[in-house]
Amino acid sequence: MRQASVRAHNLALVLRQVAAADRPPSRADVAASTGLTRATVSALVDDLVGGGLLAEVGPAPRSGAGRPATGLVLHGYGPAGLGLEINVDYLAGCVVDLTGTVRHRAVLHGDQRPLAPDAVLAAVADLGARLRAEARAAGRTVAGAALAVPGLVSGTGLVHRAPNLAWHEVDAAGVLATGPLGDLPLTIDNEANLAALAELHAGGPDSFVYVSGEIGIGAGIVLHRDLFRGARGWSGELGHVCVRPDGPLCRCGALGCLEQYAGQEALLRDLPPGEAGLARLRDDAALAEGRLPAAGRSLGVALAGVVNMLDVGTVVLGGIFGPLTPWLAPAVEAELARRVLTAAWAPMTVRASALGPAAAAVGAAGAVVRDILAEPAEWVLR
Amino acid sequence: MRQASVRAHNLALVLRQVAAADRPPSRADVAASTGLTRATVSALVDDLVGGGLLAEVGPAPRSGAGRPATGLVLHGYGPAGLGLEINVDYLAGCVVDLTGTVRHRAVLHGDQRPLAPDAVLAAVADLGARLRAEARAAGRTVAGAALAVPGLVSGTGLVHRAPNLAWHEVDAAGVLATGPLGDLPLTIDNEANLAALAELHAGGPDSFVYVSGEIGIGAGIVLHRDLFRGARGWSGELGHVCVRPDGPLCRCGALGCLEQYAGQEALLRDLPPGEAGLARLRDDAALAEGRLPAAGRSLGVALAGVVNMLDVGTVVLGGIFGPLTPWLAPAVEAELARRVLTAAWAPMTVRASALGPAAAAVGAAGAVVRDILAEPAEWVLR
DNA sequence: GTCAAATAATTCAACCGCTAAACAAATTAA
DNA sequence: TTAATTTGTTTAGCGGTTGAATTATTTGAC
Repeated sequence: MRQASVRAHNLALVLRQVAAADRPPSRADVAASTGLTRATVSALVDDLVGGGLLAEVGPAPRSGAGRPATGLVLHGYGPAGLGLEINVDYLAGCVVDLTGTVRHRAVLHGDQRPLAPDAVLAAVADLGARLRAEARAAGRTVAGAALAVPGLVSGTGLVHRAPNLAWHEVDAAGVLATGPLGDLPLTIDNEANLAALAELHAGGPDSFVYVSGEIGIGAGIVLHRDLFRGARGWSGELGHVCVRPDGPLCRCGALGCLEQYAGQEALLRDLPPGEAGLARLRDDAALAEGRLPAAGRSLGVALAGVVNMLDVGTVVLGGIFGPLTPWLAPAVEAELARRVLTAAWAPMTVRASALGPAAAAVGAAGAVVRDILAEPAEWVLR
Repeated sequence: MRQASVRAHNLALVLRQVAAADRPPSRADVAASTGLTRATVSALVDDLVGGGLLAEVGPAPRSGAGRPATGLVLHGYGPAGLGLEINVDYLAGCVVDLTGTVRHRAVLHGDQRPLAPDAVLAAVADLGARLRAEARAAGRTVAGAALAVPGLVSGTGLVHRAPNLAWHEVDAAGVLATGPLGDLPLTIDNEANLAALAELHAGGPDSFVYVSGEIGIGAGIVLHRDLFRGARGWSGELGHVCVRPDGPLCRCGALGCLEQYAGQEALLRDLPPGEAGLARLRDDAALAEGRLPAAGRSLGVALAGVVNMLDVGTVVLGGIFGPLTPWLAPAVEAELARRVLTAAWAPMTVRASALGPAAAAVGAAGAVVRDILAEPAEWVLR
């Protein structure tokens, strides 16, 4: 470790303090809260302002004597993040600035399953390029992009499997590198992981499991404000946790997977598929009361196992589960209360996601800017 | 972050390099492998030798020209760690030096369930004090202690529950602070967690789930050579993961917990309890073949859920499961292969623990010395 | 209206830790 | 015996933080 890493660390520390403050802090405030001296903080802030990550704002009216402070805020026109999402029945994208505010967004509805992977990737790249142009026109520079995919992704941007898109070993990063976004640094991640990050940044608790109900069921796990990826990066396959060892055969080849009890197809059996069926379920109380509690119990059984192993105190229901939470949550909570060993003294919370549709796109864009905020040295000392 | 943390970081870095090397490295070797200069390494090594963490050994015979190097090794007579274990039918303890070698050990067999918690704690403290005296007589100073308990422990040393000991909110740290070990820094942890650490230090893979079969079933999760504790520190309750939602009633109040299918009581139904019954199971092939595969399948169902969520590639069977692995592993492997979504391209390994009995005591002692090695600055710059 | 007190931010000498290069020490090979 | 080689130490210099002094700007009291 060199001294330069001290600088890098402290740049990130100062930036974090400014981002976390509820009102624009002064250099002196930051010095007090970090333990660094005001001299050091001043030098660090100079670098961050020079690098376009922080901006100074007029002094907040303050009581008492003394020279008024100059407030520090994240720069609204600094580098921005582009988030993209490919899902079964829509494409989505958005641009987020350093403060986490969504500045531009777009959604393209339409079933992606009939299209070849390359065509879908070209369409989402086109969507991203349009949003990037919008951002540039508004004075913001997109510094990187992240893509959410409903499947298993390796760190190199290879989509091993996206079962519900019928994708198999698709080199998404390679395809996008040749398109209009080819010049941007790009990461590709699982849709549930990025939606969980969106939930975190939208004010979620420090640790939770985000359950993403789309065609399949995925989970994004956040522990201590950090995305948990497991040993090899393929964590969170909640939909294929076993609920009954001798249950119905799942598409994955196993018996009694959760997806067979609480997946979209199971919930909408004998109903029209997609949004139409979900609307029926939301609006017809008797119908919802008839089938959702059973799905909730299965969800609860699977989640209880997860919580017994991971010890996470909050479950967030997202995707199609979000609007159905009133019917699902009581059953989930009941199973958790009965089956989680620590439930007696560490109670569990089940709630609906705070996010609307295309949560993963927002999470993806947020992940880009969070990466810049976490390692400002690379951006500032370029 | 201050400059002193650079020093602390580099002290640990040098120490890690020496510990990881397969033969005593020279200062120049360490400089080459860390990227630090020889001058810096020399200064750091001087501190570490002065602090009693490193020792110089005679030069290894080497071919080629040049001044012979002085080899560096972890100091065999530096600070040592005391590990203690309370289990249902024995107490155990050991002293481990910085190199990880077990120098002294002791086991006291006997059912602890009839005794009050204070009596058990007094007995284990007594055992620890004897081992500490032995270590001192041999020229080693015990620098800290760790205690393994088969239950849920909070960071402050409070044992919330140890169901198989019938303990409930026992302030183990408080009791031990008044005994003969009261002057030692003490940590208390779950038995499966510490056994998993022992497995890791004994050469286990970087990421694995250690399944601890004792009276109950616990799990210690190691990810990237680090113990995974979950959100609040109570991870790994594998025994209460649900295998069948409508299965038999468990002691915990839930239905169909794994412990009902693969716990010691289930395995030894109609057999003598304890070691006698286990010996029967090991020696009577027909008996083992008759009931262990079914237990293995249940274990496999529960572990498949864990692996789908955590994405861990190796399962290590420990405790009573260790010697029974030949009968259990095939069933576990079959369920994992069928139920783990990534099994097709990321194959799973199931193996027996490399450790004998009282693994948790060894892991506890190892954890103490690993803590010293991980933060040598606190020890050296005292 | 002036001055003292208070708070914010900058400047500067000192210190700490690492680097690079020169140097000293100890061995092998010619 | 000497040159080559490698190890380890010494020394000057540099980056980064600290702490104290200094400058800047406001409020409040007389």
